[in-house]
Amino acid sequence: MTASDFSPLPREFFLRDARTVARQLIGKLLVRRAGRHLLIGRIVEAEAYLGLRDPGSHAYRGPTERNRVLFGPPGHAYVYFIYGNHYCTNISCHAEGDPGCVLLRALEPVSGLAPMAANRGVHLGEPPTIPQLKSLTSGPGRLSQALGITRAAHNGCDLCDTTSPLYIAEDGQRPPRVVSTTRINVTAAPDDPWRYIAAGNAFISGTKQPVKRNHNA
DNA sequence: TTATAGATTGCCT
DNA sequence: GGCAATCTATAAT
Repeated sequence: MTASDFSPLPREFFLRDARTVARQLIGKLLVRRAGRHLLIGRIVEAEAYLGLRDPGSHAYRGPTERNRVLFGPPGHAYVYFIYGNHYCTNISCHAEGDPGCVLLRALEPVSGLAPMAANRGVHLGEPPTIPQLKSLTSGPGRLSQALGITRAAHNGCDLCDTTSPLYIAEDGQRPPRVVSTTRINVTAAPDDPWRYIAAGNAFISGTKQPVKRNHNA
């Protein structure tokens, strides 16, 4: 598999309501070009943040130095540092000036497993076990580390540029059934069912607290 | 200027 | 299950 096997999704894909984008992203591929390595994961969990009308969004109180990418055009990476330890990877949605986004929360590893394991400091057996693979990319901080995504290198990165080191692509695979639940650890708006997961997928991030499922939202 | 909470994870008991 | 790590934003002094 090479970088030329995939091309980035067009900007119009991200120029929609963040909830629609989040749902449509389930089953798509997150592609990271890093030197001679090509790291690819299938998106199995994502959350939508609606910006100025969403108390759970970083953009709710208006633009800051941290969130300014969200106020720019769609299809750009918003990478932030959280809890003093981890990066989280988001994609800007909505038109310029309307700061919606989608947080990528879990991937199913597809390609480049060895460099992902090296980035995570994880030892993979031969063959790797499911728990080992899950520890690579199941969780927003983990997937960002596995793919080598940092704020310094990737915040503001245009995911629709054909030369981008980071982009979203699709292969021929049929999209999975998608289920929605409430978002994880979003205490400011705990009831909005804007977390989307591939039903039954083994790589969904662990949830300590019970979440409210909502198949209709 | 100082305090506290946060879109998390890993290690401890 | 508890909690430390320790950057960023915002609320409280």
